[in-house]
Amino acid sequence: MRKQILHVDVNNAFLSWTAVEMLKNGDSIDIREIPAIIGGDETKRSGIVLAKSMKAKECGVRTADTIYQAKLKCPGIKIFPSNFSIYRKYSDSLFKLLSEYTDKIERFSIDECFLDMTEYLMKDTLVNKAYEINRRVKEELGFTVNVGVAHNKLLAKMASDFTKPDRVHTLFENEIEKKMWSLPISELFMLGKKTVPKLLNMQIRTIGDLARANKEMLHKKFGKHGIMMWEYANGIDNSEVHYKDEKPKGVGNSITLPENITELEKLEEIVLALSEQVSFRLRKYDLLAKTVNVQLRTKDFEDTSHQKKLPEPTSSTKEISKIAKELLNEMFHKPMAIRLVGVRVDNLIEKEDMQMSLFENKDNEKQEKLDKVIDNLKNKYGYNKITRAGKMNAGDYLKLKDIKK
DNA sequence: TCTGGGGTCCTAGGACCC
DNA sequence: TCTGGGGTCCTAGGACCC
Repeated sequence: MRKQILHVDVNNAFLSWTAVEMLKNGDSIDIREIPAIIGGDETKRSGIVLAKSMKAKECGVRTADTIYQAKLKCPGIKIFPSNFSIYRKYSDSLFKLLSEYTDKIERFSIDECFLDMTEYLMKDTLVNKAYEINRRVKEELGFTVNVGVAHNKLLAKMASDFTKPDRVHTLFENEIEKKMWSLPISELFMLGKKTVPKLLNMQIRTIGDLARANKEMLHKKFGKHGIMMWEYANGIDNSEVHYKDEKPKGVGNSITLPENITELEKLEEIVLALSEQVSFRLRKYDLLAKTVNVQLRTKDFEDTSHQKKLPEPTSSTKEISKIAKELLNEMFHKPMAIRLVGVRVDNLIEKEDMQMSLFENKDNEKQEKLDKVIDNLKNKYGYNKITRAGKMNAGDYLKLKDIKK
């Protein structure tokens, strides 16, 4: 049976949500109506545009521009800081509304959902449902969405990306040629800034050119990615809407430092603080990690990473920070000037699957109890209020950051 | 003037084993 | 003494997404 898929995409999500929140708090200006952006903090060297209003877009401001560029393009532009707890709140409210339509709903990102409506249409049509969702979100939640209507996820996502804001678009098989093939290849999902120039070199300029290109040739040149881009260009996508609550495959935190750091001792403290954050999040999911990874970015934007497989899966702060510190020592050498430090864990498994062997070791049991006590305090009094001795300095770097915990 | 943070997936090469 | 493939695991790095 043919799938009935909707893709719901919030228009200028971070900016719209900030606008709604400001209006709710009695602010008289709707920042969606003026040149405005949501941006990072230049003084913390994270000054890029995360979201923009239509008026800012008209000035040529693009997502991921530096704040400096945005100001040049649009003098007098208003800049507002990001606030992920607000975004989470509005994202949840959207998800709740959409859940009235189907259980088969996938949260693709903080501002995008896929809905599999195949078994939930009864007498109504998919397009009618799309318009209803579009209207209800606007009326009940105060922000606008684009809704893409199609028979698979890829086409629904491409459709929701057509003209914005506040629109419903269909992209059925018989519309692919008319609506999608004339678009430049850069518009195709999963074609980014490295692949596009290569295709242009091959005289492949539009999605239609790509659809008509030789599949085997693309396979030889781009591997699996080549097959995928050919299928996408032809509107082929058999993937399912992943509606079950899935746990993450990796957990990581990273930070761009307020200034470059050249001393190993300072980096060690930051790695420790990041390890603590990562393992805290890992334990919240009841997962254990088999791999620890440390990433460094130099002042010249050169990235390196080292990783290490653990003898036993763990979520212990002590274990993870120990390995992370070793990895840092492996990678760091003078005279490096470090701009960004990251710690992440991968190859995650369910804690309950390991319960037995975990408790054969008394030391593990002791560590787990200690972590639990600290986690409970952090949950009760706030993450930053509780610090382990010896990493107060590193904590200062992280404390101010509005990052996911 | 600079250039975020959190993810997923893929590839290539080396080590090691049969 | 020199020569194979195939398979698996691990690591570093890259591409892409929002």
